[in-house]
Amino acid sequence: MEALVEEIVIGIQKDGEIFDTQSANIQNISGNEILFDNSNDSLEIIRHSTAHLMAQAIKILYPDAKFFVGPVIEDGFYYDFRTSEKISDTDLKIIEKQMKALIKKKLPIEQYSISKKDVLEKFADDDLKQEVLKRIEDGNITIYKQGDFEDLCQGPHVPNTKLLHNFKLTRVAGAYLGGDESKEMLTRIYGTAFADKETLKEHLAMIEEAKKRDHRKLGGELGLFTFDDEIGAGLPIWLPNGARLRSKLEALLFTAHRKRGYQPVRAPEILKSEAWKTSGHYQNYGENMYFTTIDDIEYGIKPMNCLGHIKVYQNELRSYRDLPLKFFEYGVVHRHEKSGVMHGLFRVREFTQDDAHIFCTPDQIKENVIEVLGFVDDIMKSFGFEYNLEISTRPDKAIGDEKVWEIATQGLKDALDENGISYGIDEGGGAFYGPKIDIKITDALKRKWQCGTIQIDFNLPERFELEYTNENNEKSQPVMIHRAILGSFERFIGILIEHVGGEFPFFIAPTQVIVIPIADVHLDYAKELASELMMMEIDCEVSSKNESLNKRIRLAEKQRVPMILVVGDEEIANKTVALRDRRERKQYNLTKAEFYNIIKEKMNEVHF
RNA sequence: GCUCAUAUAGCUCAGAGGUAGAGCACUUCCUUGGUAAGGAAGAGGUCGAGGGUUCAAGUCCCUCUAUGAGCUCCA
Repeated sequence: MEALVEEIVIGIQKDGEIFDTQSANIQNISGNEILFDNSNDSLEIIRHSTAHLMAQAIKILYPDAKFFVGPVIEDGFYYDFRTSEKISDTDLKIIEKQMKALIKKKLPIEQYSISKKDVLEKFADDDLKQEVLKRIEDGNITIYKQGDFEDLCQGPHVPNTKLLHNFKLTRVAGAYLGGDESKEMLTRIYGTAFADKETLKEHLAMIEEAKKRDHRKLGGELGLFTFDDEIGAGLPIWLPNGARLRSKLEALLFTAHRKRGYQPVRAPEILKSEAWKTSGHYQNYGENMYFTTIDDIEYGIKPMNCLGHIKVYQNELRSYRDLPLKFFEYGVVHRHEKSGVMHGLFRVREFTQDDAHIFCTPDQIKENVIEVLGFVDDIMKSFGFEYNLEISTRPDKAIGDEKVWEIATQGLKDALDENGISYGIDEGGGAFYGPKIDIKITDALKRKWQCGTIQIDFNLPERFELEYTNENNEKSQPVMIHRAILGSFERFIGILIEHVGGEFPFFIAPTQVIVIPIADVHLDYAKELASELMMMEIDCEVSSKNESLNKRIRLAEKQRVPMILVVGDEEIANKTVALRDRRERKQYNLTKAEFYNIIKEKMNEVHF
């Protein structure tokens, strides 16, 4: 990073804690200096101060504004507040202008502390401050003051508003007080700030890049999928290009499962409600399920695939020699998500899971979890995804014995620990029937998405009284491992679209090759190439529209077809192709045989 | 589910109470081109749905549906 004009100390770092210069001076703290730059510690201070600066500006523009909290978040900050006036996106510019004016005033940011009792009195007429104070322990409370503006705050802050030039208010939204759905909704303004203009610009450019890659936009442009008001929210319609892409993924994954000893199975979409009562879904997940009643019998449309696979297990008497049994299905599930949460393919009401259930003995859990993690790794590598793992423990709304939960959770941790795999922990984030390992993908823009999941379940085997005969000819209860690797085709493909910006790798691109004959007389040769490619199971199109050559190349490029073949007199005479490789941004003249070899190699590169 | 916003041609968007518009896409014709937009003509809309205000509503009001930004919740 470019050196900043001058080195300014804005804080002290001691024992992992950040103190601003105000606190450090008062409390006489010494430690590592935090310089005014784009380090995490420094940005924490800058952003926190920018949030306060925004509050100060809001207070000037909207004198009745009352403020709740204004924390620093991953890539910026926000402040929650209440005013009688409605604030819209266009008002952000006005607030920014006011902030700039305050920066010009070069206001010192000062700190003092008073007792909680005094603060309660000081802000007696401010109900939001009272809410904040409820959440703060007794004792002395610090107040920061800049100009006429005062806010109770732990800090840290920069010493002067003049340091806060490089910020941007990004959006205005609503947020519940304290994140509690039952409480009032406050106005929230998000913004971001950096130490210098260039880094701010880069950050804003990245947001723009993310918008360009938005899978909802690309999904339309590339003819992958659509939604329709008349069909319903959260119910994706796969268009030909999207369906081709998806079917390739399904085919590759099918083989990958077979190689690993999984058996394909298939069970109904609707199951009697009695079955969901046995499983506990009716009681615990019913609010998210769709139901239908026919001939006085209520059926539940499946939100998960477990029950079908349990019935497959129960179809025969099982021996310990059979275990582990692995059943998999591309299971279509329906979940009634709340109306406000649908988001392109990332969050839908009907989706297909690459779901499998492994039935095994308790002491086979570890090896099977490890094997699934290997499967995950193979797939993620093939698509160039980085990912990390997170263990989710028992939630409040859980069924089953607490001790059993403990054993299962420990089993997951052991599997990871013994193989030296690092992971995070999400306390209370488990499914209602068992703890899980979530697989979170990091995409090209460093965003994280939850996809695959591995869940241990002692509960359903108990409820359905599953059994196998052990080596002593006694009945034992198997364990179920629920697992999905992509999670759902919908979400995974949505993420893949954004990860590659619509430029799918050759092996999965909906249209892999497009042949462009220069003139009508070259059409037969183009068709001959296309049919040969189709025989090789390559999705191929001939661009025979009555448009100029340039136009047809442009269209193929815009559709992000990986390989464009231009053929004319020369190619016909020599039995060659002129290949324009969009992924490598290069052009080649190749014989047909050479080209087909390249294609075969590319297809052979993929294996998971 | 909640808050705010949005909904006009297949797509992207103009149209601030008085006869529905543009570009791209589509159809037809001309053009037969060597690596990112050749030319001309044509067709296409109960202005998301329903109700209300008004002499008159795409435009103002209400309800619903869908979408977007968030909150809360999840693959």
